[in-house]
Amino acid sequence: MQSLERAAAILQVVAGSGGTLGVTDIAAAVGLPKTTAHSLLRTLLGVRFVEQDHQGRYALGQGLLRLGAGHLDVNELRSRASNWADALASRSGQAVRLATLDGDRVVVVHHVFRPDDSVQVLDVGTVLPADRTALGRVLVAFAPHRSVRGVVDGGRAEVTAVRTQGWAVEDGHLPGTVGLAAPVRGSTGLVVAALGITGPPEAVLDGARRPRGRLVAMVVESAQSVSRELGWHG
Amino acid sequence: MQSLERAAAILQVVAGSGGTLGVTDIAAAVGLPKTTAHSLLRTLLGVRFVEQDHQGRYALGQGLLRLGAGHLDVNELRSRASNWADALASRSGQAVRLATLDGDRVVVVHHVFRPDDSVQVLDVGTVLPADRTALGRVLVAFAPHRSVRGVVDGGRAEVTAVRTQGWAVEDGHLPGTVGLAAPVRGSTGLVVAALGITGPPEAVLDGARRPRGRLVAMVVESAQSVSRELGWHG
DNA sequence: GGTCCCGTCCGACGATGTCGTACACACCCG
DNA sequence: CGGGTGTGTACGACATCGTCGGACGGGACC
Repeated sequence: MQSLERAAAILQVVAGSGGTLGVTDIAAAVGLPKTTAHSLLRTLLGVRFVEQDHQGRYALGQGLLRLGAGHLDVNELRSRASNWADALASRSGQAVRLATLDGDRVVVVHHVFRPDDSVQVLDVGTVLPADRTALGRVLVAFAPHRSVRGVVDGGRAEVTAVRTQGWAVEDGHLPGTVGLAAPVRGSTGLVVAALGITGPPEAVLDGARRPRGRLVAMVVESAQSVSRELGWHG
Repeated sequence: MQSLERAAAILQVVAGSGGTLGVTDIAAAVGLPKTTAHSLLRTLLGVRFVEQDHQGRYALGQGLLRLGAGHLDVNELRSRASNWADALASRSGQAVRLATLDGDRVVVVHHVFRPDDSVQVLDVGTVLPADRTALGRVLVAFAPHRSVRGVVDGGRAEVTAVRTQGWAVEDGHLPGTVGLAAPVRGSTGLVVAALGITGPPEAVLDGARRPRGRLVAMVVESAQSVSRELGWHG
């Protein structure tokens, strides 16, 4: 549809200007007659995708910016999580990762190395299997739409268990590694990330091969602290 | 304009869902026939204001979210351009660079060395003069607002020439080097980058000191291929 | 296998989007 | 102060494009 494509082009021009633009400049930029651009802008004004200053110049409108507001800025997430992630690494002695759900992919957005001299590789940007990592299990269990939950092999029972206990354990995604993760919530209470640790089984599990309660509490509390940084009141 | 208002309503519904929605649900929510909603969604998909999962359900797209974010993701740009840039370097035998406009600065974001044994220096991050490089001339000629175009010494005539012929030539910014560049367009048709080659005059120019048609075609076609990767239908 | 519901495609048709012309206004210059 | 220039906006003719019913393929369910 030509008019939608033209409107999108206009929005991109206005966004790219970083400030305000007049009708004449917008028309020139998108290659349209001034009156055509003005018609499009009038409707964009009506739906508040653009706003107009007192001189008649246009900028992006709150109606458009508000559409994207529900999509948390990953940099802000990392920024608010990093101190708690560092502290969790120190207290637990294990590597700490923060991951988000991108579509149905689990993506590491922050990684703090285990605080020792071992050789480690930075994981940021890595995509993790959703069903075999603690981070993935948390994100999928709390995902808002069922199509994502469907990818977990363990099915409904596991989702319920993770949601009920409020954390997930990872059983051997990498040989010699066990993981724990808990949900990080945004201001609305929706889960926007997962925070977790990974380490050798003898560090993370007790004699009965259950996760150490002390570590579970640390992970859950750290995730809740990050959540409070993001505006969650729970 | 009815179609823009309808599209805005659809975007508000999709944003409000916080996840994904099907065509039927979106149509019901905005009170339109399914096929009407689908037509609108197809165009919104084309300009990446929505994205579609493998089950055909729609969510807000990066194209919309990025409007608020204020910039094209340079890493995505490089990622999509790099294969074509490599191919262009191989075919043309010259160094290839990709640059974007950052305010009124022309910044190299990707560089493929000339495929020979000569010593070369990686240019990524380098700021180029807008008026004396082919990359700069392209970006400025297609810039959305005239304040950027004002920086070009050659003025209105040069801008018109570059826009008309669809590529620019560089005349001696560096001694012994000539460059060609063409615009790279995003999904809405706006120019988001420039792709170009540089090489010695005898390689780039013919006997009459005009750019070799073969190389111009290669550069223009490669830039168009990158544009199509970015969602441009031109 | 049958049913239901989904997303998508096709094409007829008329409603709406396109855009040239004109105007009011603001600013600048001699 | 008057003339020139360029802006944003309004109006309306017209043909292009947006609308949407019908149909279809595919997947899920019984």
